[in-house]
Amino acid sequence: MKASAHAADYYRRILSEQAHSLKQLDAFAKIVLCNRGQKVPRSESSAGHWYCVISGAARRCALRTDGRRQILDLMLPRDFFFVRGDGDEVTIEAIVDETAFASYSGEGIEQLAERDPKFARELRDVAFRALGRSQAQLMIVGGVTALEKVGSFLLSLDGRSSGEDGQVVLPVSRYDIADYLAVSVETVCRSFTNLQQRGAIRLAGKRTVKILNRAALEDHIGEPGSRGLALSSKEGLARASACQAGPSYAR
Amino acid sequence: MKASAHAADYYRRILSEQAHSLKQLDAFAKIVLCNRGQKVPRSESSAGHWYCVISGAARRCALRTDGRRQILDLMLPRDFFFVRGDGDEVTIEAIVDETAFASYSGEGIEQLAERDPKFARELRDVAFRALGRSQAQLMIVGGVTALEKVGSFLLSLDGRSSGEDGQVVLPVSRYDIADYLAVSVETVCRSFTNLQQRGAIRLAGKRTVKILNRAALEDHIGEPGSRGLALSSKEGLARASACQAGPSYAR
DNA sequence: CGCAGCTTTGAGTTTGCTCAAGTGGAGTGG
DNA sequence: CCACTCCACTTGAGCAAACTCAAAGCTGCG
Repeated sequence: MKASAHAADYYRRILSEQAHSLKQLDAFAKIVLCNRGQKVPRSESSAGHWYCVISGAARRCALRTDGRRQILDLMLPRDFFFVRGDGDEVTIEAIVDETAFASYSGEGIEQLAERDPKFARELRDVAFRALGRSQAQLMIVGGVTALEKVGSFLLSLDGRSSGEDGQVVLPVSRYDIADYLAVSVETVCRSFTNLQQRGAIRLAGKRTVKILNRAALEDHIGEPGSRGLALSSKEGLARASACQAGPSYAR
Repeated sequence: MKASAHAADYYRRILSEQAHSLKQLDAFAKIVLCNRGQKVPRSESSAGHWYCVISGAARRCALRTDGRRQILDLMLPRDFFFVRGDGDEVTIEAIVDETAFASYSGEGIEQLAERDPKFARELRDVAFRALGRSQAQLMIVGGVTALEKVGSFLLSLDGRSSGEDGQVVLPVSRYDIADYLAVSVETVCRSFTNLQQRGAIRLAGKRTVKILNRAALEDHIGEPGSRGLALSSKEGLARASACQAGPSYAR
């Protein structure tokens, strides 16, 4: 699919109207369009490449030794991400058709950051936000039951997507959710069904979820008593409270 | 435990001899000592606080809604980490006695980054390294079997620790490993035992592991055929290869 | 229509979790 | 010095959850 100049202008205007982090880059942005499944090309230069999602969605994928795919990050509109130039084992792929990126060369970014400390600071913030996404995902993936993982995944999407609250439009397939949460597709399906049966969500179409009962999603899901407190956390809390004295400062 | 000026000087010298990322900060470093389980105090200022581990080890902990603990990051000597000032739901705790940190105020860091673009760049690199740690952990936690998780955890520790290759000294308890990998303690234990029986590792003392067979740890662990390729990955690969055309550039 | 991909459901097996008990070492106090 | 305690670690038994394999809807498109 060719990106017409018309489409480029269209997405450039959307970009300029978005309140993203690095507004002063808008003028330097190259618009890149990708269809579903297309890889965003890896940067040729060692300085890497920066992107901002304008519309659509993208995933950062890694391949495990056993052939399984792990989705390391899910990028939604206004999210920035960085692609290293050197051999990185990951690929970036568009998730939906006509996903639009704003693309910035690593060199350009570096030069601007060199000259403009304020911009450098914002760039740092962008990196922190990526770190925040990653640690949030770690919390989700670390969930005990699949119900818990899917539930918190939905909540995180609800928080990130710009649409109205409680109405989540999934930009991703069940397979993507499975590889994001590190569970099997069937388990994802069953979790959706189960959550609907419990009245926590309502599936309005395969890719649209209405959140009916937030508490049912965030609380330790399942009957009370099913899979109670783990020994590790009990121990962890005990250890933590056993050492209440603060650290010692020196000098 | 009080940090004597003597101890502070001792760790300050170690810091100055370490080839960490932000050498020019050494002069501004405050030395903080923590014993096992002690929390590193959260920053009072909104600019947050930066730390570098000089010796020992530390963990970034979050508490789940169900009371379970998730370790979001494991910081070893020469690792930098950032603690936000505003209400962050996480705590930083020392893992071993007499863990020494170099501490830098967020304001100081920001000011230096403002004046010195080269430093700002290194600071950015530090943030990227933290992001890399987080995504590496995501790969480990996303592993299918517990054997796989423990195996890749050991390999990652081996790669990060400065000691001789193949000889990993665990700075953490089994409980910490459990909460890092999001599995139960018992499972961690059984995995160690199992790996030893397979000849992949040798336990020389409870906290020292000799890696005997690297391939057995990194390959999809278990008998061939046990838990084969997941449908999701097969599909993922099919989808990926089905869209080989590159993205379209515009303008 | 019929294919292809995504989604859902079912059946059987395996893993990992929970509960429970027991080992071993370090530190304490008699 | 030894008994005792505490804590980290280990092992066993039973069960529930998730995985694999299999098959059947559903949807959109050529």
